[in-house]
Amino acid sequence: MSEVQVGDSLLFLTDEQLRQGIEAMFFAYRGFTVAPDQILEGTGYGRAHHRALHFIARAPGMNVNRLLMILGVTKQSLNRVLRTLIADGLVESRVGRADKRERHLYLTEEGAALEQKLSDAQRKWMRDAYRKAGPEAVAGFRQVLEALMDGEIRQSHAALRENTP
Amino acid sequence: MSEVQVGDSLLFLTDEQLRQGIEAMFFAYRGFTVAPDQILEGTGYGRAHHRALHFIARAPGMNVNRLLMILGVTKQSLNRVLRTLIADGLVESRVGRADKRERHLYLTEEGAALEQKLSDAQRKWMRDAYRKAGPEAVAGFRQVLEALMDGEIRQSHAALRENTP
DNA sequence: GAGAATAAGTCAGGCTTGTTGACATTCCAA
DNA sequence: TTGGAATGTCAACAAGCCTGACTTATTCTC
Repeated sequence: MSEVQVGDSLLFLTDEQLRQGIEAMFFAYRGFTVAPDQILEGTGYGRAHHRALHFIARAPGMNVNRLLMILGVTKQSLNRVLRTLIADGLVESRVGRADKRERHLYLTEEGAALEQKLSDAQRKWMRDAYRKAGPEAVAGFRQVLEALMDGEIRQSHAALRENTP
Repeated sequence: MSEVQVGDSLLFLTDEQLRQGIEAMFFAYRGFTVAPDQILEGTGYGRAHHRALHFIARAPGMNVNRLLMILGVTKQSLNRVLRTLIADGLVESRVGRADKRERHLYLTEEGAALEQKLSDAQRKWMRDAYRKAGPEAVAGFRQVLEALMDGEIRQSHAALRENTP
């Protein structure tokens, strides 16, 4: 497996190296989604549901609009997903106290259980990769990923880190 | 690999670190597809077409079956994409000389032009990220991506590297 | 040479995820 | 208080992928 030669500061920017990086990203992302997809298979849910559960778990009480921005989809698309999750009792939607237009989202016990299961599987995958690659590689990995996010997306990401209720 | 302090070597495997890695991967992949998607907008083509063009450009003369394995989709799905690309004159399908059952795929000039345009945009994106992160980070990035690919996917990836016509 | 296996293409039907458009409710500021 | 903005919902439709069943042409095997 052709690794980028650290010593050579030019080689890592050749078109060929870039192309390999692009392809690696494509394949890795595919591998990345295998485990959760398998768990969801047959449940009637898909990746969209997984993503919603993930971010609601990450920031409970988040309103729909914020989740919308993070996920980068239209509200109609998200709404369909939320509707089924709410109907199935995985997510609870509470009317905002300060602003009654807002709906704040929480996982129910059942929702939290599924999210945990999905999260565990994906983390295991990630952990194995991190173990193989080692701490220094992981640091580099994170650096490049951060750089790969464009301004808007980075904002979503940053917004998530702040623990705003 | 290299010696890092014990404290750090554990920290990079915490659930929180893993979760951040997972989210970074999600956001980065989204940023990653923005540029090509914008180019394709309004052309009637989508990511599926982009992927097909990419890999045909990468390994001209590839037959349908191999492309199928690389992309990891069903032949019906790929066929719809190829049909339009061929009908529009972006891809050429030639009957195999050794085995006449096979169809070998090539980009036409027009197809190569579009692929180049898409590829340039995506490479630019990648190059900027690589520049920001630096060669060592890129090396780590690649190592983790390799580890993230599961067996099957890595095979697709490896098969692609061999320049088998 | 006959029959099984392989490569590719097709048709039908379904699912998930995304989109646009229209609409109800709530808040806020002029 | 009224009009505009924000928040969320519902309906209809498209893209893209999937499975299953089938056809055609060619190659391999006995």
